[in-house]
Amino acid sequence: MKSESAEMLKLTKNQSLVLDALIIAGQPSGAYTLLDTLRHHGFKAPLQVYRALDQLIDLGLVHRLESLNAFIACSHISCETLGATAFVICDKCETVQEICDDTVTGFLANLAEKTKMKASKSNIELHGLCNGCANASNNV
Amino acid sequence: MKSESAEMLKLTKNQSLVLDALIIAGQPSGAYTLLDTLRHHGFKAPLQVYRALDQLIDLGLVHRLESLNAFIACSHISCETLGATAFVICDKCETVQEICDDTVTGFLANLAEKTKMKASKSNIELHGLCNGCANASNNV
DNA sequence: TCTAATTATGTTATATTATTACAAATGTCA
DNA sequence: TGACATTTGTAATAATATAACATAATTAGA
Repeated sequence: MKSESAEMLKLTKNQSLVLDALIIAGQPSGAYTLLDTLRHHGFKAPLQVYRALDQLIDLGLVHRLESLNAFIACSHISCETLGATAFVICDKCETVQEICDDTVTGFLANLAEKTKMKASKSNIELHGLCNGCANASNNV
Repeated sequence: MKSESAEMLKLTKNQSLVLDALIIAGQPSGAYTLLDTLRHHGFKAPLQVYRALDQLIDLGLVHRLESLNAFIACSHISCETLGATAFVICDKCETVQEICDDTVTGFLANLAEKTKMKASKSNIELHGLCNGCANASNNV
């Protein structure tokens, strides 16, 4: 059976395995969780996961959520926008919304200009409760 | 009953030591770097640093830079703005600019509204080269 | 095709960052 | 004082990430 994610892209075997695992997870996953998930595919060492993740991140197919030490598959076809993405994370159900629009790029451009920075990478994360989880909490 | 106002704050010994070390460092410092710095004050275990940091962060006197696993003293008197702060980090000289203005709070408010989130915490970090370091690189 | 260079992978060990668990000391206030 | 909460000390360990080195697979060029 052919990997759905490696079909169009020249991903290596390990990269495809890691990306598929992340897509199936559908939520932020730690490197060691991925390692356990992939043990039955022959993965034995953290480096196999970390190397694949590094490459997938470079390709814009995976993002790292710094505040969670976790990784998530890009929800866009391929996020080539230089990391100008905002992640909105529900701390209860762990769903992540990936926002990548003009307000984000505009905000970052303004921030870079204001601070006279030549920006290379950004990391925007907003934590809280999503609509569903906030309502559920109110009903307790 | 203690007042929680910033002027009335009384830090414990370890909290003061960690905060002073961070202020003197003037740049992002890791927990274990702080531990080494404070060994001659009797610090022996990571927990002494982490506990003080947790409390200082709650008080808004210290911020955590997620993408660096490092900590920095708040550059404002006391940052009570619920963490609505953007950190602009030069990857060469390690200086950090701490931006905490209407564009940041507005952006986050807009992001929360757009994603129907009840926000609790944010983390904005922009990496790159500051003006000085970018110019220095050009002259090499 | 062959060979050299590059890239990807495997494996062990170790480094770095952070927390758990429990005990002792200190401060607060009736 | 005595009871209680807070702070601190300490050892052990968990969780995250990288270094160093070896081998296999792939690619590029003569």
